[in-house]
Amino acid sequence: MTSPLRSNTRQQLIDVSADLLCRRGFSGFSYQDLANELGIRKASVHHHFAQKADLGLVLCDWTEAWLRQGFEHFDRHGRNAPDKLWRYLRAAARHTFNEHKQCPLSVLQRDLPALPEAMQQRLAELSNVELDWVVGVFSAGLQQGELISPPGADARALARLFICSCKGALYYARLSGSDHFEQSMSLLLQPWLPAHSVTDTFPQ
Amino acid sequence: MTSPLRSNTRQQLIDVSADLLCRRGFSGFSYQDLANELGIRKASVHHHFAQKADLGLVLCDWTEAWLRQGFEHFDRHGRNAPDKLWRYLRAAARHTFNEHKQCPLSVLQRDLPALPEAMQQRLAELSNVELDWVVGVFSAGLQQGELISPPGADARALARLFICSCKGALYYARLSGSDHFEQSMSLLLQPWLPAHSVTDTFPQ
DNA sequence: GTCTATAAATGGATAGAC
DNA sequence: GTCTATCCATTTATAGAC
Repeated sequence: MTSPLRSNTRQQLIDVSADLLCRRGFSGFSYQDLANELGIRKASVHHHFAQKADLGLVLCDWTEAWLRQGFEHFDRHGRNAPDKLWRYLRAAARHTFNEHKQCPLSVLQRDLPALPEAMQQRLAELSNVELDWVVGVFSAGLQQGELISPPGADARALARLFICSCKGALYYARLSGSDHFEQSMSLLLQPWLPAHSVTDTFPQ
Repeated sequence: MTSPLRSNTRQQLIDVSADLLCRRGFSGFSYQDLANELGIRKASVHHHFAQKADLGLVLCDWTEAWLRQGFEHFDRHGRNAPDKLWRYLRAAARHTFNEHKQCPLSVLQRDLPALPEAMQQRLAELSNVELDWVVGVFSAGLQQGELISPPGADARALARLFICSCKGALYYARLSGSDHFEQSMSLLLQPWLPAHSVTDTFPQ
């Protein structure tokens, strides 16, 4: 019968495919890869996820949980807005340079045009989960005076630049190295930090 | 006999595949696509480029020429450093939003891990062509006082942040729209521009 | 240079037995 | 839930005729 955990194999398939998603992208792994990893046959993978798009939607859910868990962690431990942003950046750097993975959301965003329609729609929601969190951090930070805004810019515009620069720097770092990532992000944030708190290093 | 132009078909293959590269990436088109486009057969494509990696290397050459041509144009028409950077950004925006293409270099950098070894090495050289030009613009601009540097930053660091933020913003714009690209880039450059020249719009 | 024909591999997917 | 067997489509690539 169907176990209350919806079977161990199903969960293992999600875990393995989430890992491969972060390493190779959604079209970068096949049912054959999953089958090999678990020591079963392709047909058995189809039993759990009839179409690859079905698996893809579950991976979107997995990604949303992964994101929310990270943001909760940064909120709980970050002392102020800049600290929360540094934690976000350090987590991204660790994930990329130590574990040789990419953020699953960035991977899905990168593969966007090649994804099944249903996943593309889901991805728009996921992107907003990330954007909303960063906007919230900037809003609070500006209000508290922990961040300063250039003339004419609002929290949402700052958040968007922060996010896309971070993603761009991470993928450019595959060419130019991890210390350049830290340097770029410090340089990006510097104009928005109060003068007394500016450091030219990547806070650990 | 082999014509002095190395045959018209060969050149057409390069043109078509360069276009497809910018739209779909290197693994996003097949020899079948090229054959269909030219009204010939797959085997005839193989006659001109035995392996796809052979075509890939020629596309790297094409990309280098495309880059250098753009940079020469910006150098010839740009009045000063900020103007050259704006021209670079406007060209990228036009290419992306009007022609629905991506910069071939960015595409290759994005596909990096999936590329044949020989292309990966060539790509490192190509990336430096771009970086060196942007570094040159920043160096000259800082020296002329057309750009101002935050404490502790040099031309190379500024150039790297500029490049990767631009690439990140372009790919994020598929989700958030083209006006956000302009806003993000204005916001990025603002702290480096002398106070009198700051505009909060994307100069046309 | 171009063609037909074919190979060899891979990826997604289904039918039906156990 | 897992298996074998099979199908269909695609992609890269080669042999050899014209």
